[in-house]
Amino acid sequence: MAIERCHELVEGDALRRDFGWALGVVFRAYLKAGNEATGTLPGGPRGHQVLEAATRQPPVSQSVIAQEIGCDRTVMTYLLDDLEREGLLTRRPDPADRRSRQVVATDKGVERLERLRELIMRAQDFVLQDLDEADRQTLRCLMQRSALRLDSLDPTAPCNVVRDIAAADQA
Amino acid sequence: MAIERCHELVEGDALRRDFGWALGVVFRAYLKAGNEATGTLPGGPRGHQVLEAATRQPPVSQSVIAQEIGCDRTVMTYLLDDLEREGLLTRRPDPADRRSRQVVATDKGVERLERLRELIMRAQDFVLQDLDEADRQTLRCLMQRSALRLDSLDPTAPCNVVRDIAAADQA
DNA sequence: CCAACATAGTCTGTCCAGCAGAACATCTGT
DNA sequence: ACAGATGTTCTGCTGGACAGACTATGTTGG
Repeated sequence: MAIERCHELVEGDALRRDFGWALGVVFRAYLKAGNEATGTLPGGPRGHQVLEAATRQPPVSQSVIAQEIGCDRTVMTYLLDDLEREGLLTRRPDPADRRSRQVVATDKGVERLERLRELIMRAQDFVLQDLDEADRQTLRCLMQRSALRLDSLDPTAPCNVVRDIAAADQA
Repeated sequence: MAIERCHELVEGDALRRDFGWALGVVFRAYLKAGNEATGTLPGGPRGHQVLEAATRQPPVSQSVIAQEIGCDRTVMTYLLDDLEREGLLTRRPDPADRRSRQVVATDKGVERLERLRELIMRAQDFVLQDLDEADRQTLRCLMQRSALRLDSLDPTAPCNVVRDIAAADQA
């Protein structure tokens, strides 16, 4: 029960103190555990996220889902093909804009999703296995806040991380 | 100054409450900002991590670096080719095991690394822009703890996330 | 109304990276 | 000495990101 939060990085060398390194390790572990957890689901953890998006009301279009889960629209085409072939969701024309297709989970998809959530939860617990429940909650919340903020930014705009420093980066 | 920690996810739909979703959004934002920040560095943020690993004492082998930063050993081959061609590091045979090559940063590589750290820091601040400094520290620390734990696991072993539930996953 | 432009989805091709497998050099244990 | 394990490199294969083209449809300005 580590009630007090830890606020500094102590262990390890320069690499292990890098936030980007930690992010990569945790992300890859999530992909690995998520792929185990989702089993035969087309797209693995990504397929799960599509299925979550397909339960939204009102229904959302393919391009909205692609943007939300951060994948390319050309990949979304065949990912939805696979999920539709399994009968987990359907594409139907948006009555208000016939260019667009609404992605809607079928009953079978919703049922599968309920079982998937349990399995995905286990994958996430695997990733956060070194934290107690309070720390997991804190981490989940801080990550969600960061993600919500980033999600609201224009995905086509540059991050402008370099700015004035860029000029000094000649070598 | 959000002194009190937040412990529950409140905003958004099912997708936005998913930890895997948040992880993906933050990771992709880090890659995007990191690629901007590292500019012409071969491998982008990944090249930076290799360079960090190349400053370790005692020197480490290619396969150790590949395992630490989570990339394939075959990719490491040409990634090191690129970094070596830029004169940022060298490969030299390990005197204790001539199969193995020690990866060592050159003076030029160390100098480049010092400028890179500043830029990478900015990329990380971009990713965590919605958090104040205390929350960033907390998040960095919790991620590092999770990553250190995952890093110590056998990378070839399955996560065993499914176990008994697997049998019930027929559909 | 119509022409110009924008947008949603699909398809093609390219590039990068993960993965499997093989080849080769070298090390280790018997 | 010999068999097996390990480190590096190379060759295919595959999945996904990205750019570009194309079609169908929607939107806007003349």
